[in-house]
Amino acid sequence: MDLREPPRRLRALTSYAVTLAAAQAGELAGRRVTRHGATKAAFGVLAVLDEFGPSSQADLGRRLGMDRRSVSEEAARLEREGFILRKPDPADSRRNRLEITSPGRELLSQLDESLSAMQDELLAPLSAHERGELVRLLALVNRQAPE
Amino acid sequence: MDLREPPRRLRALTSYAVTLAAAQAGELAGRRVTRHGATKAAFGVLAVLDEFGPSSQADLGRRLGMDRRSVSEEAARLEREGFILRKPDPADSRRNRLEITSPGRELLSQLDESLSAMQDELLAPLSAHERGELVRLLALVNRQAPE
DNA sequence: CTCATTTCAGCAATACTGACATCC
DNA sequence: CGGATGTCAGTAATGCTGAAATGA
Repeated sequence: MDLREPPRRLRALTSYAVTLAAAQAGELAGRRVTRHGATKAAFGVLAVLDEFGPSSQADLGRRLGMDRRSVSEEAARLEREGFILRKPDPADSRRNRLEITSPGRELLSQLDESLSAMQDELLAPLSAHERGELVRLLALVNRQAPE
Repeated sequence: MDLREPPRRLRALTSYAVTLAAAQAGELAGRRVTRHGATKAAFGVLAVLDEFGPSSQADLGRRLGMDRRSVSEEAARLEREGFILRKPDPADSRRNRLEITSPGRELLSQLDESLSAMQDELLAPLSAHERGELVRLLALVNRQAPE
């Protein structure tokens, strides 16, 4: 009897399988970004700034579903390390205007590669068609109102 | 421009979609078990004791991937509320022998119903065939050695 | 005045670690 | 002795809340 074997009731829940997969993905992604001295949040921040241009911290938080406190910390760290600029917005001096720097773009492209390799690792057991199916089915599930 | 829209790079990651789905499932499941005054861990503990019979806390933790500390807390709570018995194992007095009670079985069957309804809610956008496919694909992903 | 943005201190829930006593 | 079990105190990382300062 394998003590690693969870009870049938748990295995019968799709939500349990999703949770396991998410834990695995989080683990893999965490290990990857750590390798670059970054965090998962840093990837999100840099991705937003690269795609949408300069942004306030509040907007950034809304876009990523992050708490203002977490955005503040992550932005401070990224600024300290030179990956973003953080200056008061001339148009609204309450705001910090975050802007990605060219070292930031460099880091982002490294993270792109690393996370894309992580994806391949995670989805290795799936064929190309199956990967597409998984994405499609998850999108349907996530379409649900989250509240 | 919708500020809720996450960056392309994030949406391009299947692992991101999995994480969102897991968060949603966790939220729904949490709300359900709370309705019965229980926890997700309690469901796991009761399910193991019902399926495999009496167990030590250590074995239980190994089977559910739970920390000793968490098992200890959860077991204490379940005992206090009368859903399990916790006595020293006569064969090995280091161990606590956990055993589900009949109120525990009653609670478990209520949780079964409630979590099954949660599943239907979570998977509502999917056809029966698609649900099967999702389960199959997630199983493939989870087959990966988690470490 | 009202509302938004940012920062700070502090809180709460979580999960683990180390130490310890106990026992096989 | 080595190794396993359960309990406790303490720790660390996480994510949030309320208050305050600044400014639109």
